[in-house]
Parts: sequence; C-alpha cells; structure tokens
Amino acid sequence: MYVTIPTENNTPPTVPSFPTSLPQTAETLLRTGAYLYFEGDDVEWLYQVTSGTLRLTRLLSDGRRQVIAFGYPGDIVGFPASGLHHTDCEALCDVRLQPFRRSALESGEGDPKLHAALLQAALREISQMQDHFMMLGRKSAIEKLASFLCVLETRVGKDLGNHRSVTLPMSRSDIADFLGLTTETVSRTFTQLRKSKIIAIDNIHTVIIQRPDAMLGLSIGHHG
Amino acid sequence: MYVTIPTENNTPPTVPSFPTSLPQTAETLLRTGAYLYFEGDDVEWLYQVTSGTLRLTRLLSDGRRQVIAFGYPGDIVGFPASGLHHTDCEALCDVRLQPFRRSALESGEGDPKLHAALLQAALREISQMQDHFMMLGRKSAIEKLASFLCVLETRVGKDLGNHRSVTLPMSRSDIADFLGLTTETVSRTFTQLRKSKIIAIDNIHTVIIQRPDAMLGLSIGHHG
DNA sequence: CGATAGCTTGAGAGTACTCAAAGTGGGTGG
DNA sequence: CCACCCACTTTGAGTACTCTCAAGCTATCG
Repeated sequence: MYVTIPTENNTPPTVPSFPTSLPQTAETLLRTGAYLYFEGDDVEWLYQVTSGTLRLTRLLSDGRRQVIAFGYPGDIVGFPASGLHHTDCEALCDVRLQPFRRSALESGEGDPKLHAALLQAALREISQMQDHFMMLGRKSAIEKLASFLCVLETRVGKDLGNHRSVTLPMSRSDIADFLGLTTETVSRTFTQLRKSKIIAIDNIHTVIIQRPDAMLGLSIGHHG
Repeated sequence: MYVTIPTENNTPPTVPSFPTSLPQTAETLLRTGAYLYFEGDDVEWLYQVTSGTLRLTRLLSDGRRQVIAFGYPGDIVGFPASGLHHTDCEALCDVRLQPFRRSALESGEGDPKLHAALLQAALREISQMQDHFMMLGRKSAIEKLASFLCVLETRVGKDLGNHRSVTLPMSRSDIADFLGLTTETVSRTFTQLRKSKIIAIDNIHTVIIQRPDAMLGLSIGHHG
C-alpha cells in the first residue's frame, strides 16, 4: 500500500480475486513480528496478502530507515529485482498469505492468466509508487498524515454510522518512516487533527475519522 | 533514472542491448521540447531511450509538480497501468527512441525474449524506485544533490583526466522537482558545492566534478 | 506493581521555504 | 551586429516548518 492521491484513486485498490485455474499452494500463516524475508534473500515466492498487515523496510548504513510500503489485503509483495528481495518484510500482526512461485511471474509457463495478473500487479505498483513520490517530495506533514489516513479509510475503514474507524497496526515511528517524518512530528500532527475535531483517537491503534471531508481537504492541501 | 544509493549501485544501470531476434520498429526521433505522451493517454508503445534525455512529470491540481524520473540512454519509459500513461513525458534535448509494442510486454506473444526483458526492466524499476523513496524521505538537500550528481557521473559522466564532467540537460527547477526541493535551495546547494571546491560549474548545464570521493561521501551523509 | 517500550509534549535550533531583487545568458528583432 | 527582452539562475533577508534533545506520560507485560 502506497499513499496515492486520494481524489484520483479511482482504480480498484486491490486485486480482489486472482485467477485460480490451477491448484494453488496452500495459504501460509505468518505470526506477529515474524519476518517473511530479508533484503538480499533470493526470491522464491511472491505473496498476496489475504488478511493482516506487512511492513516492508529498507535501511541506510547509518541507521536511517524508510518504510517502503505496508502490505494490506489484496497487495502483492516480493517482486524480485535481479532475483533478490530488496526490502525486509515483517508481519505487524498475524498475516495470511497466498504464495505464488516466482516462475509464475517470470516465465508464466503453466498459468498464463496468473502470469498476466502478476504482471499487471507489478505495473500498478509502479504507478502507485509514482503517486507516493509526489507525497514524499511535495507534501507537508499534515498533508502526508491526512493522505495516509484517507487511503487507509478507503482501503480498510469500518463504518460507524456517521463516522468511520481505521485500525493502525503499525507504530508511530513506522508511520513516520513511511511518510518521511519523525515520530514526534507524527505525534504532534495526530494531536493537531484531534484538537481540530477531525479525528478522535480511541486508542493508539484505533482512529475515529469524524470529518472525512475535512480530512480529504487537508490531504490535497486545503489548510484549515 | 532514479537516485539510487550510490555505493549499493552494483547492478548494471542500463539495459545495454535488448533482444532483437525479430525485426523491430524503426528508431524514432523526438525533438527538444516535444512531448512523447501525456498523463491519461492510452499506452500503445514503450520506448527505450537510445540517446538524449526525457523528463517524466506528474502534476497536482494546485500546480505542485513532481519530476518522477529522467529517461537516460538504456532506460525504458512508458510502462502502462490500467493501459494508461500516468506521467507526462517531454524531451529535454533531441532524443532517439526504440519503440516496443505494449503487447510485447503484456502478452509476450511473438517474442518471449523481449517479453522477459521488458518484464525485468519493470521489476528493476520497482527496486530503483524504492531506493528513490529513501532519498526523497530521508536525505537532506546536500545529500540529495550529491546523490543525484553521483548517479549522473556514473551513468553519463565523461572523463577529464583527473576530473569528471557531467552534462545537465534539465533546468534547476527540474532538478528541484525531482529531489523534492525548491529551485532556490538547489541553486544554493550548487553554490555550496562549488565554494567547497567539490564541483566547478563550467556553464549552467555542465558540472565538473573535482572531488568525486568527497561527493560520494556527502551523498551518503558524511557532512563536511 | 514495577519495569520498559512507545507515545506525547515542550523548548529551542536548524534547515529549507517564501518573497524579493539583482544577475546572467540566449534569442529575436531592429 | 548589437541591443533589448525574457526566462532562468543566483543571492539576500526573513519566516516557518520540521527536527533535535529532553522530560513526562501511558500502556502493556512480566
């Protein structure tokens, strides 16, 4: 999951159902805190997240970290480059995964439909990452956090009558490293949103979105 | 071209020679300032840059711009998402292009080798964009500009005895919108590099890199 | 119930931004 | 051929946003 431009987000965010013409490998369970792979590992499998949330990270030698993406249900993770993984991947909570052989992406023999679907997922990934560039390079802290919450609301928000609720399985520092901010700035920005009554913080991992319209406005730069 | 981590940049940056087992479409020439495609256009062709430089941009509704990438020789541009282009693409100077049909990427019928090569290019693109996230989200202005110049030096730098020279076909504001900075900050950072004798500015579009070692150091966070 | 990791808040500093003006260079037309 | 014009670049001054460092708070887990 990347932070795309909310208003232009008119393509289906997920790959709801993958072609399953052939018998597939059984679903895998990854426990909270377990790693699915590390940077530099050989890629043998790609995975579609069925439930739960993954966190993909890269590290600089001096310790600075960038969260590359969160893996939400429907997302495909593990695209290889030169046959290797280029991020670490950890489960933020228990995660169910549907594995696909790397060969299903790269050679496509056996299941052309699956091959095509994985390729389309990779191409969609490129487009979404382009949106994310805009967010990292050009948006302020409040625009970043509002955009992030808007995307989550759309993807995994729950209806609460006239409000909406979003669960955040990741820590504040995960959010910070995803948005290119510090934990302190993320925390302050949450407080700012809370004080302006746009959100309420039920507990650290649950945000009630009280004014989705105002949030969307903030995400595209309408300050106020 | 993205700004990857210079020291970890050990994979070949370009796709030097693409499989050409079948007769190909003839090379295309794009004149300075001409657009190859616009955001929203249907994708009919992908292109490998043979010579010259392209600029890929996205716009926000309020006018903020992000340069997504520069297309240097060897780079493939035009990957579709939902069959559409998601950036504008302009020639910064005269550009020669080798076109490939979109079907060569998506169906692969006719030329499996070309299909595989285009797929690998897309996967490499994803990995390089992940590096670029790190740069946009976690690096300072001087680290960004030094990283940018380091990558260009490696990709297209010319040897000048004990110095190296890099041609910059893009404007300062193109660089700014690529690195997530303002033109003023880019200009000031160039001046800073010049005053510390790491670079010399021959003319606006030509930079002499006098101390590549110091530049590399700055790019990975050794301030000085 | 205490320890600890994560979160929030505060104060101050620094980097990058905004607004403004001056400098530079390429191109066009007289 | 030269002068002017315009776009781009550089420099300056002041501001604002985000970061850093520090301390207090909260929640979870032994």
